Amino acid sequence: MGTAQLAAVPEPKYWHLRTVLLRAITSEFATGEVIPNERELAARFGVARATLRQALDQLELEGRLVRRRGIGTLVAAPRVGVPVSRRDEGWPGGNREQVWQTVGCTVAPAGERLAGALGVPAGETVHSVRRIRVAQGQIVATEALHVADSALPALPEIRLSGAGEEAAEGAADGEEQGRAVLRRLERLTVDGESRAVELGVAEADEAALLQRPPGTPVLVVTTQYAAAGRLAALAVSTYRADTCRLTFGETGLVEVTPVPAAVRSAS
Amino acid sequence: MGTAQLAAVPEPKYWHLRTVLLRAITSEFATGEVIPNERELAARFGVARATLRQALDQLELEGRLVRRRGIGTLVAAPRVGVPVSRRDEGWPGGNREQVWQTVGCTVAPAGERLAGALGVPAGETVHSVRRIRVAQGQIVATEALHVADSALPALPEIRLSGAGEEAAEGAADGEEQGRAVLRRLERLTVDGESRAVELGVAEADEAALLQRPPGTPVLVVTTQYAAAGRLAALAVSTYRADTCRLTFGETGLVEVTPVPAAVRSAS
DNA sequence: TAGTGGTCTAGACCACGAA
DNA sequence: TCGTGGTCTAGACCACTAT
Repeated sequence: MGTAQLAAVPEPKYWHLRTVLLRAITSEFATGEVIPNERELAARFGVARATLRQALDQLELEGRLVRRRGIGTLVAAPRVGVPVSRRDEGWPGGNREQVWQTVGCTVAPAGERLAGALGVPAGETVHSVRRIRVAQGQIVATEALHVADSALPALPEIRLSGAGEEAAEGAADGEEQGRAVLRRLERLTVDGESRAVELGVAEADEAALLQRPPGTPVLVVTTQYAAAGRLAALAVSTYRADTCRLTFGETGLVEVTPVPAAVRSAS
Repeated sequence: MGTAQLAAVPEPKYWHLRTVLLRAITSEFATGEVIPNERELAARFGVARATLRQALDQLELEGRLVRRRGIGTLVAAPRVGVPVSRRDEGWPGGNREQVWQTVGCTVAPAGERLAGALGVPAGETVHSVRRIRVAQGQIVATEALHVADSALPALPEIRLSGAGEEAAEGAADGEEQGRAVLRRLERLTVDGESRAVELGVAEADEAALLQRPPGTPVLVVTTQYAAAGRLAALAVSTYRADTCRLTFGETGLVEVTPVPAAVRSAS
């Protein structure tokens, strides 16, 4: 019925919008700049706000936009390159620099899945150290490092479980406990590590640590550390997918420029 | 006005729905099974269809559900572990097994970004080999492998650019051309490789190769191959984020069970 | 208080796949 | 032809931030 459009548009509106907006924000806006609000953009393009938001959702997933409630929508900074490897992560060998900060530790009998993953019988005591990773002033990742108690070497002299005499400082109890686990862990020589990366979403607790709403897309890095011929520890790290670009350093590679992350569209 | 609810619900409806649905599909449905359609689920939970869809969107992003237009929504199979490394990928050293299949090749002067990433002056001739990766009968990734012509060693005797005498077979021309580039590439000894992983979305062409709609979330793996003291090649691989779990094999690690991918929630 | 993004609604029509 | 998910609309109200 009338309104003969320019042939068929095989492309959904929101996808076309995304392309137009992407071109606009890369050419006409600077990093950190606020783009027009959703209601105005929707009106300007003659679409419903929901459709406009669908386009913005895509760009946010791609890490090109950041939306802040009460503030507006900003052009995102390029993703931060985050080194992921034993050497860079800082275990073992000590938390070189301050890449990982221990924020807590729980000790509990292993559930079935966790026990299976650690290669210990279900119910065995497992230490779970909570850490956060800071890069360029931002929290970019949170991690749960699981170690079976039986895999943990004892410390030479110091008391292992001195239940707070000096807790008057107000320091979170789990923190020191976590650091103690890490100190014991450092006495192991790591034979190798195996790693996996996949896409996930942040649950409530992780989301809170990452200062993001629940459902935020994250890159889940699962690392298995082997020592003394057995699996010594299992680390599950969740990196903010919007701001992080995980880099894996390797064998003596002549120094190469980090890829600008935009080469994809340069076929 | 009336309808005094049970205190405040700090959680959005769609997020609560996601949790409920996740529990339901993991306990009451088998892999590949079709769950009730969106209109019925929305009615059952007393929400608008858009809200219900928001919950399904989350679960699809997590790889727990697969939606097929005209069919329904299915419970997804666990993610496939896909080895990502020089040894497993099959270059160099020959396309071991059939992990990567060459589907095309273009030769063109490098754009600015691509030239910069390859470390050659803009405008230099660059070969871009298109490949797809198949795992368990499914296309899981597509790749563009860029090599500067100047970095490519010549083959010993065979003609380099024989323009089709036997093209009568109907084979796509770019295919053989791509394989030729790979053969030449194999003559290089790789000194090292550097890798990065980040989240992206599939553009139109990639989406088509992956048999998915545009905007599909993908894991973008950027690999720099160094040979003879310089950057030899740049590979940009995009893996389906919904079905793939990238694994990085490493130094002689005692065989460990692959982590069941559900340990995250087992704190 | 005003303005922003976040959530939610109730409907409509379309594109695709199967029968 | 019918049922499915995919897209889109026009509106409403809420939560948060700045002033």
